Amino acid sequence: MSSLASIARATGLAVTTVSEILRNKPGYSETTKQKVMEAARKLSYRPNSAARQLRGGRSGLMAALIGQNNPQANFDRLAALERVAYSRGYRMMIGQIHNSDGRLDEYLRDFAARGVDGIFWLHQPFAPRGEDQQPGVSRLGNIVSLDHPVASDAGCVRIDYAAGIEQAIAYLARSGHKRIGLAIAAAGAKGDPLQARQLGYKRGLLAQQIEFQKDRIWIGDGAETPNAAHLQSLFDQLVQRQKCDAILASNDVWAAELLRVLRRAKLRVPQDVAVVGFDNLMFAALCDPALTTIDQQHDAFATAAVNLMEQTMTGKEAQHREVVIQPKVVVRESA
Amino acid sequence: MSSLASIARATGLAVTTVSEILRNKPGYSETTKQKVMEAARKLSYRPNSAARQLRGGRSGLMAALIGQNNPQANFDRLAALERVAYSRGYRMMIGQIHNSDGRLDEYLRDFAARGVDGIFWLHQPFAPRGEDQQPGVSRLGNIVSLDHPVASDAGCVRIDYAAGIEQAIAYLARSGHKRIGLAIAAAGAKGDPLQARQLGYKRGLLAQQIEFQKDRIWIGDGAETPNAAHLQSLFDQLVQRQKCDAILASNDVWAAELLRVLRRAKLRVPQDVAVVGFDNLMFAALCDPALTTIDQQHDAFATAAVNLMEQTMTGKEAQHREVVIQPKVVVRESA
DNA sequence: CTGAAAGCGCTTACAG
DNA sequence: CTGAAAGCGCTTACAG
Repeated sequence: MSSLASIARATGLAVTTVSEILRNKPGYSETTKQKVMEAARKLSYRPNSAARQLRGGRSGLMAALIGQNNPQANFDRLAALERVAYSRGYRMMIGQIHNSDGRLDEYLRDFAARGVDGIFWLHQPFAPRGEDQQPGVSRLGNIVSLDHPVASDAGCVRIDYAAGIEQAIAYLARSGHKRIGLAIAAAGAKGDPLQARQLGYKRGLLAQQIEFQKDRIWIGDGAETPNAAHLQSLFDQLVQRQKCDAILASNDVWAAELLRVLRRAKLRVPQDVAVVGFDNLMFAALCDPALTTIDQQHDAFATAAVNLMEQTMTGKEAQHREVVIQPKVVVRESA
Repeated sequence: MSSLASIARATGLAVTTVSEILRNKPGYSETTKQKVMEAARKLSYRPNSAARQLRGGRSGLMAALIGQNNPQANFDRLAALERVAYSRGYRMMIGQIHNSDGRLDEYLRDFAARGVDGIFWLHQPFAPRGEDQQPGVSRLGNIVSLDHPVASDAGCVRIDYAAGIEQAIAYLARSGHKRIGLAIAAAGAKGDPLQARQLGYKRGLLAQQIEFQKDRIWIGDGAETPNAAHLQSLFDQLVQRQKCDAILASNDVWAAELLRVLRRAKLRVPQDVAVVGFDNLMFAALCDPALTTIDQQHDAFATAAVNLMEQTMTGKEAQHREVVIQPKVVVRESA
């Protein structure tokens, strides 16, 4: 790898001159510029990012911290984020949370030591409760997080899960469904995606003037993926007893499992029971019937997150530190 | 962030002493060690990786270059790789190939400038044809690639796709299938995964003493994902005309689509036609019937790849620069 | 056992 | 317009 010094040597100029010309600092003669550019190309010069970092500059590296739950959706989001970050000149490091949350701190310090310019905190299960409980977080650099602000001065992009459910209910009501059920993997903690589902469910029914019935919400025991017992219980409650004609599932995985159960029970989807998923994973289109689901709009998320990160990095006004993304119903065959 | 100097100041020792103790160099008194360790902890010291890199040491950063095709399988593989790399103390950067192959070089140079210790080249569609056609590749650091060696001195982990198909045919034959079809998205270039499928198909039939019939291979036009016309053509050829009682699909996505087609045709799976996928993506278990498929063994791949990388980095004997991974049939309901 | 010093490649005052 | 020099934080001979 060539260095500034090698270009200086080749051109007979000083290192300073070369450095400033390569960073487009004005005030140099065309001839000098030409010479430098030429030499840089010939030596296929690339600034050494370690040296730049050491000097105190930007590394151009960002890190994304993702959880283990729902890996598919996480990676879809990560892919979108990387795409946008790349287009803005950043590279992305991955941090998968491998086991306990104890390593979160480990990750953050590691990222900091590596001089990343910013951290995208996409680890949902962990819901920081403000700076006090998260000592050091705000000191660990520029953070943009998903759903929950990590610190008061950190950016945050929220997905409006509730709005997604409301939209889906509006859609179901339009096609004549009145007995709409909700099935979620867990009750969810305050402000988390699963609780937002319930909120959206209530709001959605209200907006459609459908009476809310508590028993039309089935709540799992927290298992991320349903087993036979979960599915049986869900089916008994929502289909057998409540006679639901439509069910909003926790996510696409639950929805796909539900499709299987309904088929075994000789019920037609969507004629007897309509099913709506969440996440719009790749396989939603491959289900039979193809899954109608709620798309999280990862691209919009990614763009907002990177914008927010750049604002944070340049220390812009801390006014628009929160952006809300609206999910969108994707209609296929199951509802 | 604290530095060696700050620890030296705090303990009254020299920077050298602190540096060497923290890297476990022997020959220091217990008391001195204690003091240094204590101070390091108190100041929550982390070596600055930019400085280390600049000095010429390892960065502890690796990069993975992945393609755009079959993103699901790519990310599954990436996740496994990151897991293993993390457990060995490395962090992973992502490089998604965003559009043209023209950027490959760009990526490699960028990685090199960032001082990554190694590059995992997982971009399948690009099949390097030796060092001549890939000028500079071997000079760009330690590379371990998937399926195709990138340079003569670079490590390579091959997935034995053919063996996977052979295994599946053996399994199908055991359950009485004789009219086995193969459906692939494209003919494939020399040595690529799709050509390997055909090779494995022929070998598998031979091993089971089933006569090879050319018309039982359906070959698509290269489209990664099937559309209605592809599926119709596939169905006509393999099911209608050839009366296949089992079909090996290009991958799980094709298999899932095929399940839909078969159901519409009122054919039972696996009784009338058995279906075998490839990749064992997460949704394979969610298909109805659940997909029997061929698992690529990402964990074994990841372990082998990281081992190879470490060998390459330490310049060990260039003898075992190639490792072959055997895929494995995962039996569910569709076959 | 311990310490002073060079140098990795850059950027940025500062002096000419 | 151009150049000599300091310093980011580390590791590694080298001298004591």
